[in-house]
Amino acid sequence: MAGAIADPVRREILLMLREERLSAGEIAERFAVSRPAVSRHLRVLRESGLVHDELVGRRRFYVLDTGRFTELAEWLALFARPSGWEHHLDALETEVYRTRRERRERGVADRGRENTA
Amino acid sequence: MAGAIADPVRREILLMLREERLSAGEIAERFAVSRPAVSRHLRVLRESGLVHDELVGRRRFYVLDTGRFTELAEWLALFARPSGWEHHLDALETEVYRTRRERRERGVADRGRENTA
DNA sequence: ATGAAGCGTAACCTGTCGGTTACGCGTCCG
DNA sequence: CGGACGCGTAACCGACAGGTTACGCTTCAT
Repeated sequence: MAGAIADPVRREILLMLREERLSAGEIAERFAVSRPAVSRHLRVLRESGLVHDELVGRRRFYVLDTGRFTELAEWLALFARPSGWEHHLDALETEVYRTRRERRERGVADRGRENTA
Repeated sequence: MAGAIADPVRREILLMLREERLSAGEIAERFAVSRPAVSRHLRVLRESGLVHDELVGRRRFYVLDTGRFTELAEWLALFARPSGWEHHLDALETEVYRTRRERRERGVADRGRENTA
């Protein structure tokens, strides 16, 4: 996963997906590089679990998966000093889990196969 | 900096340096790879500001620089939800700055000699 | 049914990365 | 002194990452 975040294009994609889910094309047109290149970046993000995709008709939307960020936070916490922020990062973790649960509840309904574009 | 953290050997080195400062040799002997290889990993870490070196006689000690971790934390905070942990990461930042100030006071003595070929 | 739209994949090329060995330079010790 | 020690750098090399173009498969629209 660390490798996935190392690339500036992929980091930018992750930032874009904070706001809303975006289709592969919508993402690609915001970069100077070719669409296939972006497509592969998306694959890397997908395989590292940082995003997942939702197929809608002939379009493929990408959605941020906040869960994996927890690991980064945990690693970061290893560098905390005793008096420091480990505690806060615990709270962070809890928050992320909550997020995940909420998403699940909000609808497994639209997990694939939506209709009409 | 993101690239510096992408490599597993470098991440391991950073973990090792949490406890205490270590000389290049001490670090190298804990890895299977050759000493020059480790030496270059150390250079990458140095140039990305994650560690700095302290020359003592013919030995070169490496020390963790916690300051740069703040950036990672800040980036991570960009993915926080409104209700979430941004607040906690602010606290984290404060903590890191304190660490930096302490180190500065403890001694800037041998800040020298970095990148001269 | 047919053409266009939206995406992923394959094949290919190039630059960068991580590893290795050989070497050079400053430092400690007898 | 002179040799051993500690460490960085240079030169070289195989592996891989990321970019490009060409292409194929679905899905929508007419």
